[in-house]
Amino acid sequence: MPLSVEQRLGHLIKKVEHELTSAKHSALRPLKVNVPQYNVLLALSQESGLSGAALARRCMVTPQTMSSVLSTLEGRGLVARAPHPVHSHILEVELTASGRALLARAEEAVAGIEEQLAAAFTPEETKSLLTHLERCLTAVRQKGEQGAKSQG
Amino acid sequence: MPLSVEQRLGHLIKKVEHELTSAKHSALRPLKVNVPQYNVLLALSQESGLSGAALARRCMVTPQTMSSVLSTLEGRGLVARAPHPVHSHILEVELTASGRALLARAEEAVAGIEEQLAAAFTPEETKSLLTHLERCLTAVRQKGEQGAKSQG
DNA sequence: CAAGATTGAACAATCAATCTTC
DNA sequence: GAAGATTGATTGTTCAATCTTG
Repeated sequence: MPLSVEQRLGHLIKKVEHELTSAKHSALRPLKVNVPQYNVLLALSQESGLSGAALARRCMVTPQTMSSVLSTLEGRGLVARAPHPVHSHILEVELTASGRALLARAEEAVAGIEEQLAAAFTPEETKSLLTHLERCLTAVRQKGEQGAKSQG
Repeated sequence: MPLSVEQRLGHLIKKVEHELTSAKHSALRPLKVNVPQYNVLLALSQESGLSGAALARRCMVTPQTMSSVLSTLEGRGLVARAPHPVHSHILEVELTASGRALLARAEEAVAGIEEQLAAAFTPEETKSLLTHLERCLTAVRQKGEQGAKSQG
């Protein structure tokens, strides 16, 4: 039995994601950070002061998982948490100096992977790939909403 | 700080994979099978008699995880394991009648997601997307081999 | 009551290590 | 020794539930 188009598409997407994450995992190992931790540091460098819930959504993990990841990072002094000035039950997370320093080393370790991937495509091809992946997202989300309806 | 092309690409791939898996997870929940279990049943329907190690590689999990998944499936009577006729320490896994029946129901549950995804692209676009994803794989793998060298 | 944070129990996945077969 | 299967310990993730704030 041959694979259907979607099976092949879904399997390929999963495979790429898996290999990409594995490669990053190996590159980050010497720095004693795992991929979720790196993702958090990277997200905070792009937008500081995010809440745990916001980080969870951005990094595609549950709020509980993010809480655990943040505790680890805070314990290592890589991030700091402070109450939001208005909504005091929201904890804003920021990189510390050590966090920024470690992130710099981590980005250096991961840079090779990113470059290799970017170099595999012309700008036009990159644009095409991004557009198509966005469309995958839209398609799956529409389906997800349909499924959510019938559950209540 | 804006996202680099690769960050955007990697993040998007992860997001698609995540939403696709989530959608399947929801669709399969009523049947009491999770996505890894479904993947195993599907792989066995495409090629029967695979070993646990082969299934692990195909489903992108560790052999230990696959061993655990297979124990669960065997306990539910969905697969059966028998020693390879020549290499007796290799256990060949096959679908049982119940396994085939459950897989049929599972594929029905997941069909909508696959159709929605396939319908989002023309045949030419699908071909382009598949080609580009294959190239991602090649690029990341080449990088992975470089990294493996320096470790020994 | 909605949104965020966090705890503890249950589950899943991995690493390390062992055992077997060829 | 290489490849496969499996166990036990550890870690990571999730679910369920609770608490807090606006």
